[in-house]
Amino acid sequence: MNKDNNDKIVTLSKIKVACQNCSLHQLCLPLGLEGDDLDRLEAIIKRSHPLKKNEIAFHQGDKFQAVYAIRAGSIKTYSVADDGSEQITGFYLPGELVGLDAISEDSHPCSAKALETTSYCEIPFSRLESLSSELPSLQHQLLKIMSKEITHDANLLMLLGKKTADERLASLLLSLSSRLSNRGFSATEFNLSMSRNDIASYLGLAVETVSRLFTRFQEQDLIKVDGKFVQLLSLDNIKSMVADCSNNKHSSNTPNTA
Amino acid sequence: MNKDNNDKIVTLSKIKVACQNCSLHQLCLPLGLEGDDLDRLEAIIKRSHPLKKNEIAFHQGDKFQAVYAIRAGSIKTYSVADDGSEQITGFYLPGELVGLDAISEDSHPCSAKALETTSYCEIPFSRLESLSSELPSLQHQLLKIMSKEITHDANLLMLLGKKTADERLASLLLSLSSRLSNRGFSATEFNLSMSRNDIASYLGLAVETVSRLFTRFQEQDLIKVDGKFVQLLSLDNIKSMVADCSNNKHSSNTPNTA
DNA sequence: CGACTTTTTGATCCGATTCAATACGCGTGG
DNA sequence: CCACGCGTATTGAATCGGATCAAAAAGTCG
Repeated sequence: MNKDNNDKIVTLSKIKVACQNCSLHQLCLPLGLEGDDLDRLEAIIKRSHPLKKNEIAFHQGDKFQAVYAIRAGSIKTYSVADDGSEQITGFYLPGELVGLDAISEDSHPCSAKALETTSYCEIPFSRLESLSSELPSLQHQLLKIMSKEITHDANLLMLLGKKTADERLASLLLSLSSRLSNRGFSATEFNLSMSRNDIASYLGLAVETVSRLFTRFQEQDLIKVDGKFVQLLSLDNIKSMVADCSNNKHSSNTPNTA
Repeated sequence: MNKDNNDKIVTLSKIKVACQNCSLHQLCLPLGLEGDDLDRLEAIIKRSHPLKKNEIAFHQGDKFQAVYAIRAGSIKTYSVADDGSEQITGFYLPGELVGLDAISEDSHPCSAKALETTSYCEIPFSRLESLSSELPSLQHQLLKIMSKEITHDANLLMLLGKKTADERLASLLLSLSSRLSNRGFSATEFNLSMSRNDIASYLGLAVETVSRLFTRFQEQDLIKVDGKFVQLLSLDNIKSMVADCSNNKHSSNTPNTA
């Protein structure tokens, strides 16, 4: 377990400083781990070559081997229907973990493709799992990340279920903004690494609608767009669009709150 | 940790046979656990009084203490917006685990209310977590359940994002059908414990639309409805409604699959 | 039985899709 | 360097699905 994958795994001495020096180390898995524990986590991580744009990290249906922590760049996950159309299921940014949805079936329910040049850490799941048994804080962190993904999905559900096109795009922009700013990037200007088509698929809208929305948001001085580069001119106004969302479009349910 | 909650926990001798005799025991958490391990899991579980219809298991915002395994009945989870309207986030059936989304924030992001008389097991999370560290198969099972929830949400996302009203209702019916049949109930006829309003909220539709759909499905001989009781007359036809879903409404994305 | 809630049915309206066409961006090769 | 072609993005006009408004019908429960 040392010699046979020397070509893929960096040697231990090199690894030693990797996670600790990684700008993500407090955002990524190791949160709460220290010294020795961190070393042990690092020891199981493979650092592969960066993916170039449009390269695939894993395919839908692939056996589940590892989860992927993004260090730089971004990835989209999508599943392909019988007819060949892609349904985007998520965008993943630096510091985020891709592939956790594969645990239940032991195979990936979606494919993951790089939206730009993307470097990542590959974490063999079986080892992560056994290490988690030994390190309660790691186990907790893992459960927490998964739980967060559930919450995130639930929010998105709400979003797609009953929000207008405006609210959907606003939500996406805010989500990207807050996730990027958590990682130390600007909260108000960034590049959209995904295409309009990807955004449309993700938000459950037609491409034309997305395009019109960008235009209109700009007219309303909410944002400034130049191709893939966007600036959020008024975070507050954008937030208020989303906040006002659930305000009566769908009548209240069973108001008999016991 | 024995005396102080004697009132809530049944005594050990009574517990002893509970999970093992429970019809859910292979569907619920203990999957893969045996003998001694199962005893240890059972020992941490509280069996509370059944909830009556409209009673609450936990409120949105409550500190996260436990997850809830449904033994009989059903529960809906929902979050309430500022304006007081309920957004249904899920329906939970026997054998399913409610509350896992609370891990990340350490508080419940939604409330859980009984849709009918519902009995359940309350599993203190901190103990479940520490027990998981000791029992790798339990840890795996837990991760698996969470992963499944992520996958489920992702599917639903797809559903709400871009499916027609027909497809949404068909999906819900099929989901209920397969989940119920997994638990040994009929796959083709069952009672909807939730109101049309709940269904509408969950599916992101107006109540009127849901009502019309039931009517139309019946006209098309897909189902037979009598109030809350439904019979699925042709599972195949209903399935085909959903299968044909992604067939071109939204154009394919970035077809350059590297 | 009568008040109230839930469900159904009907008519109208609006947002988002669809269809269609044009403009932009970008890499390739002449 | 510019012309060409192809994918991506934008813009316009017409259509349609589902929401909304309104009201009747069917359950539910004290």
